[in-house]
Amino acid sequence: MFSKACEYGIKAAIFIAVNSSENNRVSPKEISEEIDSPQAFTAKILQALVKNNVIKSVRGAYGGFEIDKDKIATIKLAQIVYAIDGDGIYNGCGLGLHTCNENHPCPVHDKFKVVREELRDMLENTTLDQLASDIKSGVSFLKI
Amino acid sequence: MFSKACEYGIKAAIFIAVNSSENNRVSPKEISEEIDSPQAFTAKILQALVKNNVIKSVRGAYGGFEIDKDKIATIKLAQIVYAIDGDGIYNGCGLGLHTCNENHPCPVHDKFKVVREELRDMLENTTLDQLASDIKSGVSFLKI
DNA sequence: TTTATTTCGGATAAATTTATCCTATTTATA
DNA sequence: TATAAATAGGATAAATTTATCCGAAATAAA
Ligand code: FES
Ligand code: FES
Repeated sequence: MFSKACEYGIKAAIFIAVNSSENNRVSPKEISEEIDSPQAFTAKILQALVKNNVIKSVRGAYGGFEIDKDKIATIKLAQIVYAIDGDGIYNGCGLGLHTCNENHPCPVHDKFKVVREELRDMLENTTLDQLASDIKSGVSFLKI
Repeated sequence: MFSKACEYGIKAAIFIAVNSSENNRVSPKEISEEIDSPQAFTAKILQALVKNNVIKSVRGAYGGFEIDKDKIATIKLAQIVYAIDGDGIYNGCGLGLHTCNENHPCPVHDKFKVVREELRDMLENTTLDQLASDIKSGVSFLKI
């Protein structure tokens, strides 16, 4: 469904959100340990999230990654997926036609569209703070 | 969402269904032309569908691929996806945890499960003859 | 039985995604 | 200002997916 990069990106963002809510800046090392991902690869994905203004990086000693506390509740899963995997999952044709087009639909268009839009709604209505709070309360998990 | 292989497999199966309903056997060459896919790669995918009893192959002169006419209405999209991409899309965790587990859920488990099950229902309730009939009537398209 | 046709299957190559490594740049503190 | 710590970013490698090639096996028809 999502690329590995996107999976790592989502989990990393949640972990950063959890820590930022406690005024704690985190490093790629901590992140990759907590979400069980390759460190250098994860660092690259973090850079993409920084460029897309999903997270903030602070360079130099005592630096790390963080998210403005008051921004955590406004960041949607959709932004993360878009930053890393692009918009193919929303707009692309399920059977790989060049474009998904109502007027030139592939055989599964009508049925696929429903699923795709449910996925989009889900991603656009899920914020980082919702996901972070379940991690904090031990209801959900970032690895294993 | 689906792999390229799976996209080709679905489109190929639909094209074969269309032709078999008219007692017409087709070759990988015709198939790949009609669904706009690489021929040799498509042939490999057809072999997988044959092994999984989705389609039938007839070797030698005047051979080709076909589907038993009375079987076309019983073949579900789910069987094709399963034969090529496996069951990851149904059972796998959206964030890549080793297994999707109610008792050890990832942060998006509850929300992702809904989308995943809608996708599964769609695939399990869509048969080849439904898709083939839209192609025959010119309502849907296999390429461009 | 020979020939032409066609799928099967293994080997290989190209492209993309995933992953690692190393150096440059930035920054807080001593 | 010097030093240590940390992200940025380019180069490269490994793994996976996508794609191609070619000979073997099967089959219908001449
Ligand atoms: S045309 Fe294929 S999903 Fe819309
Ligand atoms: S545990 Fe991640 S989707 Fe169920």
